[in-house]
This record gives sequence, C-alpha cells and structure tokens, in this order.
Amino acid sequence: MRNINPDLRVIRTKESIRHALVELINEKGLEAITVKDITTMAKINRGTFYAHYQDKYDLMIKCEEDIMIDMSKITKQNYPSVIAALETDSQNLAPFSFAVSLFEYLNINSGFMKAVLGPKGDLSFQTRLKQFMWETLYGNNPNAFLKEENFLVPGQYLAAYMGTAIIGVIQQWLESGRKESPQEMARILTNLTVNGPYFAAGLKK
Amino acid sequence: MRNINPDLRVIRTKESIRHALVELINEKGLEAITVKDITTMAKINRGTFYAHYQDKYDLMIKCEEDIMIDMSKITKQNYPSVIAALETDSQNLAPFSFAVSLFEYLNINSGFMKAVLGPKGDLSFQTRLKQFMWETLYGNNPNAFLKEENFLVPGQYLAAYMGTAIIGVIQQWLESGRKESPQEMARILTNLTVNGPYFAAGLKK
DNA sequence: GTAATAAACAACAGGTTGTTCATTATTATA
DNA sequence: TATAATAATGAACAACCTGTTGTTTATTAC
Repeated sequence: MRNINPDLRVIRTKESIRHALVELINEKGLEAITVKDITTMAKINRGTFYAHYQDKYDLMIKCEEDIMIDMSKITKQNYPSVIAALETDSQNLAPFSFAVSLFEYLNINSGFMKAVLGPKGDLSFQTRLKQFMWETLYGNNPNAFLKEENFLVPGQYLAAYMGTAIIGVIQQWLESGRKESPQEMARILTNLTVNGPYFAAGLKK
Repeated sequence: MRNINPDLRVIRTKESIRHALVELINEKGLEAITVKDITTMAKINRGTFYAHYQDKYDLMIKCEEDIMIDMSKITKQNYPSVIAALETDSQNLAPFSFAVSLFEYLNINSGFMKAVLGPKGDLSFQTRLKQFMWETLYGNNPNAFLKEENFLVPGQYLAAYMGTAIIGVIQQWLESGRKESPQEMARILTNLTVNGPYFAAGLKK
C-alpha cells in the first residue's frame, strides 16, 4: 500500500494524531478543530503534523481512504456468496450475510466511524461512501447485483435512496451506542430494504 | 414572527448577506467561507455583519429556521387530507399529495436548499431536518401517521431509514438540476417508500 | 557505534476574528 | 420637509491560527 518505512517514531506520531482526531471530532466537531488542537492533544509539535499531512482535511482523507480500502475487501470477500444466493430462490437471504460482515466491521472500527459519520463528522465522506455503495451494487461489471432494465424508478434516485438509507441506519446504530448485535442490525436493515419502510411500519398487509 | 421593524436598510443588508451566503456555499462550501468572504460579496462592511449575526453559524441557523417554519406550515396544511386518505383503502395515495407539496416548495427555494443540503452544505441541518420529519410522521400527537405497536423494526431505525432516504432523494434531485417535475418526484419517492427499494430495483416479484 | 532522519523548538508574515469608536448616510415620523 | 433615530461605514486593535523555514536535539536502523 503505502511506503513500507515503519520508523517507530513515525508510527507513534501518526497513531497519536489519528487518536486525537477522533477524540476532537466527538468533542467539538471536525470543522471546529484546528491543527493546533490536534497537535496539543497528540502531544506533538505542530511542525511535525505538517511533516505528515498538508492540513486537517488531508489527514481526514487519508484516514477515510483506509476505511474505504477495508470496505472494498469485505465486499470482495462477500461477493461470490451473495451472487450465488441471488440466483437461488432465497433472495431475501442474499444481502443478509453481507450486512452482517458490514456491521461487524463497523463495530470494530466504531470509534472512527462514529466520529466521521456522526452529526459533527465529515459530510464529504458520506458522499463518497454513498458513491462507493452504489458502485458496489451496480458497478461497471456485467454481473452486478442490480440491472437497470428492471428498475421501476430512475437509477440515480434508487441509488440515492438506498445509499442514504443504509448510512442513516448505520449512523443511528453508532449514535445510540451500538446496543444491537451486528446480526440484529443486519436483520433490521435487510427487513427495511427488502420489504420497504412502509411495510416495516406496519402500514401494509 | 421576528421583530416588525422593517427599516429598509436592514432588509437590504440581510437580503444581500443571505444571497451571498448561498452563492458562497455553492462556490466553496460552508466551512471554507469566512465572514470576510460574505461581506465582500454582499458589499457591506464587516462590522455590519456582526451587528446582525454572531458569526456564520448564527447566520446559517437563522436561515434554516425560516425553512423549517415553512415546512411546518406545509405539513399542517396537508395533515387532514393525508389522515383521511390513510383511513380509506387508497393508502398508497396518502403520502403522494404531501410529497407533491414538499417538492413544489423545494423547487421554489431550490437555491438555498441545494446549497445547504448539497455536498458542501450543512451537516447539522440534515440532522435537524431528519428529526423534524420523524416528529411529523410520528409526533407526540395521538393520531400520528405511524404507530409503534405495529412496527416490525425498532422505531429509531425506521425513523433513521425513512428520514435519510427521503433527504437522499431530495439531494439527488437538487444536485442533478431538478429535471423531473415535483409530481414525478413524488411518484418516485412514494414508489420507493411504499414498495421498498428492493421492489423498485426489480428484484422482487 | 555511527549515519540517517524524525521530532522539537522558535520565529515569521499573512490572514481571520470579534470588538470598538467616531463619522457618514439613510430612514421613519411628526 | 425638517429632524431625531438609527443603520452602515471605515479604521484600528489584540488575539489567534496558519503554513513555512532553519536550527538543534533525540531516536532509530543498520
């Protein structure tokens, strides 16, 4: 991935910077943070920060990229089984196992994810995450999960609907303290997605 | 609502400030804006800005409050007809007329709405808007649209799902240039909400 | 042990902030 | 229309953050 140059000082510095970033986002929100805040909390010199990152946005993007890479890996691991499930008659189970993997990952990285997806987090990350989700579901590849010729609404709105809805459920889970297990969250999310919110609200027979 | 003290100078100043704000959000994003940017574009003295608003966030909140007030009015106007429709057998039509009103309003105020809901907009507004939507659907009132005893998933996740999904569709519409009519958007949104995205994607018989 | 290099320290100009004050211009109203 | 009220201007202020640079000190890899 990046340079394999693990000078211990660099590792320590970057770790304390990223730890401080999460703390500060939860405390005062991304936009209120100054580079000085970060370096004070990380107990490093301000000049050292600039030796590693251009500014706080550069730091954010680097952190977020790591998350996206992980998510790509999870997606690729789950891809074959989901495709297989979709081709059988147990369609409803197809997204379930994938959703479990997703929530398990979020659970492990909940510190950063809660901060960055929370109400004081990074709006641009949500935009990129939506884009990533849509490409996962409906990418360039010929055997994508979704095929536009079957859509009942324009693809862009289907994408926006699904992407934001999924992120919304994730946000709520992180925000309310992750009381449900990843399995339970996967059940909730697939129920909402497969049957729709109208049904899940008890408004439909 | 606010003071009835319409000194023409105040009206002019506030209007040019708010106009400049929308321009600048679209141009460089809320967080990159300085008070100096706003006053330069609005062609007013920087001191004058501080005579009206504490800072740029105070300005944002005041603008956003006006939007929320309008939305409340629209909701109240549509309430009786939606309740009536829900009690007949034409349940699917219930949210439709309300959605049309909503998109018509967004269409009129698209300048500000696009800026504030866009990728360079205000995350905290989205949070408040979700909260508002949920209270509208499932408020304190006894005859709310939704009743928790019927829910198949926890109410907080249903709320998060619906709220963010609706906002997502609105964002996509504003972002892509509002090519569809409010009626068409209402059809898309109600189709997605009533039948669910899985169905709308053609994945369900 | 030594050379390489990361981090600390200190100082810099340039920019924004929020406030204050005296001065000028506009508005409401009598 | 004259005048009193008040909004806006212009200028100055200290305080703060930024991004950069050069020097010194400490840690690390080999």
